[in-house]
Amino acid sequence: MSKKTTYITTPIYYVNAQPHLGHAYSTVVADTYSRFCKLRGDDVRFQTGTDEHGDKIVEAAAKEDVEPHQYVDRISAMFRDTWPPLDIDYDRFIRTTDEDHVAVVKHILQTVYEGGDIYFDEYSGLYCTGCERFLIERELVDGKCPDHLVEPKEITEQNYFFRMSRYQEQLIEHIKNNPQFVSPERYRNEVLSFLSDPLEDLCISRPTSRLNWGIRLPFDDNYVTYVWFDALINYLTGIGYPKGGKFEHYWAGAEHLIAKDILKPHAIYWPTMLMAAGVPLYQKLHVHGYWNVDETKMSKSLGNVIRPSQLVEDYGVDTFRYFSLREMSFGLDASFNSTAVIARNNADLANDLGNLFSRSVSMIDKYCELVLPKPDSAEADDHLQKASEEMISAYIVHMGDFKFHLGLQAVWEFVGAANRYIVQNEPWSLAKDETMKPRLHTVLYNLGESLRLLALLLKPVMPQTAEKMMSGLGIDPASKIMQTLEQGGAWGLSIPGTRMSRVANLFPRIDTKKQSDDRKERPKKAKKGDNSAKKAESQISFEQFKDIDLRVAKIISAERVEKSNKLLKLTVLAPEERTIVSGIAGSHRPEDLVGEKVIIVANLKPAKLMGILSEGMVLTAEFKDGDTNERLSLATVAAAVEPGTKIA
RNA sequence: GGUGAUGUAGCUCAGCUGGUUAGAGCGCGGCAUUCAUAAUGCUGAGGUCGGUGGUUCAAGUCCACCCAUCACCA
Repeated sequence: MSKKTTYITTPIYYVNAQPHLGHAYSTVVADTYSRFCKLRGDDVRFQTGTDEHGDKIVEAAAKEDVEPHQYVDRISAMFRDTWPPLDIDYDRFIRTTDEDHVAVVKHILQTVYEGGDIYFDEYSGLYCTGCERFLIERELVDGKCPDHLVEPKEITEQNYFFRMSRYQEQLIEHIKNNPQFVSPERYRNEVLSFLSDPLEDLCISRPTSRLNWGIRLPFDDNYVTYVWFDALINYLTGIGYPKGGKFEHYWAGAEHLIAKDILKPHAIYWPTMLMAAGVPLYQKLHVHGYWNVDETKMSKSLGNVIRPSQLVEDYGVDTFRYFSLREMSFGLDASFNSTAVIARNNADLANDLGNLFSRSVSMIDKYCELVLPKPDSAEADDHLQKASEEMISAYIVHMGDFKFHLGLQAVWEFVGAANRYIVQNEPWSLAKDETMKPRLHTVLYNLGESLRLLALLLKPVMPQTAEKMMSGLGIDPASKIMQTLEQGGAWGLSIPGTRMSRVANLFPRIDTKKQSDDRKERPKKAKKGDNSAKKAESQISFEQFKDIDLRVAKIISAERVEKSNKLLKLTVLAPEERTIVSGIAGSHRPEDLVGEKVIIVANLKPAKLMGILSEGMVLTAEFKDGDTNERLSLATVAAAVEPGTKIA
């Protein structure tokens, strides 16, 4: 009964943007780890959710002309709906607007306040009334706010501060004594290097006069708590802090997973908060890198946002999950593009694994009427069994260490061994010789057993594929040998005589035509005289067309760009908010544009025009007005069409 | 501007505390094979390890400077 507990969390995602690849990656990793831990026999709890307070939310809601609570309900639901198609099996989806969370935040604030680690202080800074926030010196352009072009006012504000500095030494000690506390190591070093400078105290409140959308401080009704102090506590709320039997049980095995952009809050604010609140620190913080999409960084404000639903549609869940875990060395950045996904799908999944499965089942069908044969006990094939054992031990170490790419590499080494085993033994030759039957049966049994072990180990990574494999092997997914590594992770547990069945190919190959098209598209270092690429220019393939993300965008504000007589700065919803600079000032007055629904190219590489970052382009048609005046007509759509609708 | 990281085969990357002919996967060429999703197996070609200078009997691996990219901080 002394099961190890594991409590794995994703960050709670801020609802000022829709779910994208980065969110999907974090969540898939956490889900895989959670399933892996179950396979390992742990008592696991897995939590994800949404972060819903703060001024950015108020702004976003105002732009859509809805109340903050309506806005967060909508976006939070989008996140919740994103996970089932990705086979994310969480135990709780927490929202910072949940009642129990609000209560826990207040409880912690009160505790820390009473402990003397929250103090009231005033500070002054440069405040821009337009932005409704303090600006830092370096944000100013010619002493003015770049957005509102006014000089910010020096004002004094009073706020509550968390005495983070008090715990600095204690935290440094902890990190030094617990090498696993932050990993991979590069991030641990980054934290330590940050801690080598004195920590400043953390401002944790906002006056309600400035921000009302938040949790009231229990000891001062004129303030709400701000950002991190609210958000981080979700990890406690979700398992029943402060009372409830589950809290201590799961908290003892707490591991957080984050992307590198929120390292500081999780590695510094959060542990010091826990110290101040008298709660033991979490066990581990796992930090991952970014996906670069087509050479640019994933960013919610840029046009290259990839929707998780699109990924499932394009490649299938399991291919996406496998790719995410296999392609990225955990902790480092990696590139995401369709060529790479397709390559992984075709090489690793279709050719290696899918084909191994297909050819093995097919031979058992052909030579043994689809019944798993009994191996000849005199025939041992040590090396295949040994390879499986090596796979399992490497898998356990690496998966447990968040080195998923290495774990999967170990699995595929075994897939290769099994494919080699077939070639070496040539079951089709054995089948021709009646005296070789025992040998044939041994070989086929060993293949069946190899596939069973593969299904077991792939359950955390590709749940659906594992199910399909079990179904083909005739194994009940609920059977003991498929639940944990302890029960099923040994060679020889498949039962001879098991009736198998033919199932569809695990992974159809994805047509590689697109890959070759891509190559033609970028003849980067094409030699002179090589004009093969030119010929294709006049026509484009459907795939090329598909790469262009055309969408409906609603213009919510428009203004002239200073010192330019052609450019307008547009703010549009598509459906996320973005800025587009467009050369239509000659034909359109800004005030006429607000409310218009236009067509934009949403995945155009962002470019700076007159110092403004333009994230897309508005489509227009050119025509002549009278004799010579060139005019532009906007490509618009019917008013009923929702912003963000794709055009194809 | 400061700090740190990265720069290795066409592509994506391994190479720990310096030590024989620098590795893997994909892609590409050749051969074998037919059980299989034209899949698999074997095999081959491809690298002055960002540049320059230095330490050393010996450097992709250490040091200095430079270039490029990136991250964090100001």
